[in-house]
Amino acid sequence: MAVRLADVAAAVGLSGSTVSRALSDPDKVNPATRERVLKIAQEMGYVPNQSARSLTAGRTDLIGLLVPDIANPFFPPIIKAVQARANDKGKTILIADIDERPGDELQRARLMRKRSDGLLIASPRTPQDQLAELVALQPVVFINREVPGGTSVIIDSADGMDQAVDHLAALGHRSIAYLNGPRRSWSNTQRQKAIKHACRRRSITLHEFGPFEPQVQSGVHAADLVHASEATAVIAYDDLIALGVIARLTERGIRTGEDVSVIGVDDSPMSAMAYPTLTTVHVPGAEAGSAAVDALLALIDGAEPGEVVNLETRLVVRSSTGPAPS
Amino acid sequence: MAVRLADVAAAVGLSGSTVSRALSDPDKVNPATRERVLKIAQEMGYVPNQSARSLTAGRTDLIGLLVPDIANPFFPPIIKAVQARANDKGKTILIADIDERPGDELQRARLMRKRSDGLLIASPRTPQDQLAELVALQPVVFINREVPGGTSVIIDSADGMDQAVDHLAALGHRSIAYLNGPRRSWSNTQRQKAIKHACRRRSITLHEFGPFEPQVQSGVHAADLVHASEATAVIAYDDLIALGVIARLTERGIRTGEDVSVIGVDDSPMSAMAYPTLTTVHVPGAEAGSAAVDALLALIDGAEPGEVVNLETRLVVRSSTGPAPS
DNA sequence: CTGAAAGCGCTTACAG
DNA sequence: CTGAAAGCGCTTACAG
Repeated sequence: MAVRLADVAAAVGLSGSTVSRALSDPDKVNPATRERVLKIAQEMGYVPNQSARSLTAGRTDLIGLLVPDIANPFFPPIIKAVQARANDKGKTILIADIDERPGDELQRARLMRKRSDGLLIASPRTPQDQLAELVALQPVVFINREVPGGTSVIIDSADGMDQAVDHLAALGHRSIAYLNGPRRSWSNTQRQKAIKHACRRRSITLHEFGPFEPQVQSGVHAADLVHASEATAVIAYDDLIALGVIARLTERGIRTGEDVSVIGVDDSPMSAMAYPTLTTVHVPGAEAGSAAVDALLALIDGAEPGEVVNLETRLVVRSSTGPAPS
Repeated sequence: MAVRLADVAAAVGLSGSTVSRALSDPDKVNPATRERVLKIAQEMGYVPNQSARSLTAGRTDLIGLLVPDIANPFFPPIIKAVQARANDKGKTILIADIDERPGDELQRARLMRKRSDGLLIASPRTPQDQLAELVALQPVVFINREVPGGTSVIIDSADGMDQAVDHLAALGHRSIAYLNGPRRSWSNTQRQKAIKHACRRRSITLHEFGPFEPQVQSGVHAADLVHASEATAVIAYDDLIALGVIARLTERGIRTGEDVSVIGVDDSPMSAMAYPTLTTVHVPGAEAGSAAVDALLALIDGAEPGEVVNLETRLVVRSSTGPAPS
């Protein structure tokens, strides 16, 4: 097999204890000794066995990350940021894709938990009544959902939604539509509430449609409903739905940004490359990912669960919104 | 701490050996005994310590996956498929994002290798002269690049490119442009070669532009170059570049699919939601991911390195291509 | 600063 | 079919 600690010890003519210390706790060893050990270990191509190290140290330096669907463009930026932050901290990421099957989430979380020092669960889909079992898998940090008793990094839609309504109001829109996301989505509840509030405050008429699945196809469907209503602007649950709306309007010869204004949520890469480019609420997925890693490491180090990190959203204005038609 | 094997053994009144066997090698134990052990282990909430198991078993049941950039839409389908396949086989995925820094790839690969039973490296960016060091990290499977001496799952662009040129030829195009991807990209070399060959065979004039980075912005730039040439159709290195071309053409009032035909490569989700929808060469990323996991498991089980799995591509015709303008 | 020894929690020949 | 014992490769009090 590979070179072991004992092989290095024999080669240097020291005990395993000293070699171990030279490698993992350099301050406890004579500098000269340390140099020799390091040099020879290097020459021999010594690589510590992680399983043995984990067994004695009681930790794996592994972090589990669960996401509902890697292919959903909302998640890659989160995954990427989590990975980067964890790497900086000397941790490695285990990844699990739930493939949008809420029933699998808890079981996959249990499996991941026993291989890692803690869990990051992005947009958990587990129903309310089983949430406690997820929280019990401490240390755990939830991303994009506030979970009772659990540590969460959430993204506050209120600000962004408020800005979106404000933007439309300034453009003269008096009647707008909101396309709801999935019924059980925590984010949708937040967004719906914020938008209702914002419209009421400005005496804007709000028409609601949905629930819709977060897919382009849903937007294609929704576009016709919206166009049949009196709304001159539409805010969609997410960019995918918004892009579907635009595609369908364009197909029907209705000009987005002139005849109808459209706003999405997520600021996913596609929103900048659509035609016309999509006005959307920027959701800081990457920041959420980094913050979640930090919160998890704090938990692993003994912090009390329950902290809620709240990130803000903001409107990014592009070409899909314009003055209300007169 | 948690319940250990010894605790379960004490509770059942059996030796640790028997409990161990009942759990991991049920056939070697009396059925009745097995039942008792399983029942009690379950009741006590016993979960085997993976580090200890790995240390004795000599394997981690972990597979490392390296990707150049999780946020690049080409990779999520691969990651998703790898994860799904690995999960089916009882393996868990460690993920690393190289963030498009070729120089980091080898080092990250080494780190991942010592935590896992084997490596999957998607679209390796490591330069030719260091490739051997990557191959030395056996068991390793490369996805989307053929590496001397290594096991690879590659995607053969030739077929798809041939179909693309065929499609354009049938539409009456006699002069087409190819937008090259990054200079050192293995895929680009393959695609360029295939397209040259296909054009020569049909006596079609080929204009080459680039190299370009695989980004929308590159396409925006390229669009003007193409339009200034005599080409009536353009094949881009990937969908991102193709989408940039379309966006710019639309902006300039040039109708895609009528004045100019555009073809991408990847068949990424965006290609179906662009306007007009993008004709593109479907690249079977998910199939590649599954095949790579299978190849890696075979290597881990002792197969000889060097196998090359070749997957085919095919053209998906949408609305961005049409008859050549007369 | 260094070494001998025990221990982390499992698995696996080897006996019986 | 079951048990005692050794061992996987490290780390860490405990002595010196």
